[in-house]
Amino acid sequence: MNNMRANKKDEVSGYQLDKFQDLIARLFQCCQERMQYQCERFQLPDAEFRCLGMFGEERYLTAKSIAHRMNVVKSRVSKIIDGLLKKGLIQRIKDPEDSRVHLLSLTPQGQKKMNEINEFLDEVYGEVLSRMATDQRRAMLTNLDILKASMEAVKEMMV
Amino acid sequence: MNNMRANKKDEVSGYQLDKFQDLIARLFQCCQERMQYQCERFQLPDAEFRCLGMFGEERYLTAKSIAHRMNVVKSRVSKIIDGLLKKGLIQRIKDPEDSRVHLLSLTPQGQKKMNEINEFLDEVYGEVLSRMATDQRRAMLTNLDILKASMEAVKEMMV
DNA sequence: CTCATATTGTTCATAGGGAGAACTATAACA
DNA sequence: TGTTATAGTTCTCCCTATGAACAATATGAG
Repeated sequence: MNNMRANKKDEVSGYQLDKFQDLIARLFQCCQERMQYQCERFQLPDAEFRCLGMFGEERYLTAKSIAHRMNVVKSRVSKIIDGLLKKGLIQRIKDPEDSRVHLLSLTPQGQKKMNEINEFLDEVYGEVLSRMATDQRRAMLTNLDILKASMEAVKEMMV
Repeated sequence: MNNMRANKKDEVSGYQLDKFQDLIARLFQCCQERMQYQCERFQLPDAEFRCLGMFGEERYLTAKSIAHRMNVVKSRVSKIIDGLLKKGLIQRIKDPEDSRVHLLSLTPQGQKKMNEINEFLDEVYGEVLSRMATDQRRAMLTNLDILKASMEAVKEMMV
């Protein structure tokens, strides 16, 4: 009797659903506001900011690879790169093996800016985490990981 | 010896910090992609979509109140409302008590669209939650709530 | 070697997102 | 009856993003 729907997934209460939607919306809001704050603080438009951040992972990037990583079209990347070049944060050299491609890398000034940014990010995220007790923090991260997995799985369904 | 820094908050390991930053970035990404998917699916620009959603909470809205809720300047709201009016999703009447203000409300068509949207949202969020066991889900929501509180507290510091 | 094809990147047109200033119309108060 | 405040609209400007057309270089087939 009790498990007439036992073959279905565990049931989600309406309360949980509402609560969850609200939580996600608020977290999303926080992230967006932090982005905006960052952009103002470091005097960079959002796209240039995100682009700059990718040079931490690899020394040289090309327009094509940036387009791929940022999930935007190449013409968009042209403009972003323009902005960063004009600000003196990245530099461009020709690829010696293929003169169609430009290799992009941080200038010393860009490197310095990235260090400042990373310092700021560590500070902000660290502050968030430090507001929880050690055990709490560990539990939260574990649960967040589970949530991430679940959301990414559902994301795949929405194409 | 061990607690030389006992007066400081519990320490956050570098590993936790990296992990956390990555998790947040990915969750944020998921939310953004879902937004984009929604907009395409319901044939609405993002801003109009978000605006429409606010009519669930109150029957009548004004440009001013929308500007406040959406955290956007009133000229922007004018354009958003224009779009929704043109699509026949909302309607406008003069406030009988103050002829400067326009009262905005959903048309039947707009109501129908909102129902579809809410159905979709419940489905998506429900799917995410249903991928966890009941206990897991409860724990995750609790932890998410704690995270939200922490992030909102830190947000206040960034003004 | 040369011509067709593919790839990298730029420019331009178009459209949405958002801020701010100038302006209109209506209220409200002195 | 004038100020002064408030609600909206319009205009200009900038950022984000796409797609199409176009340049220059690479590459592979004949």
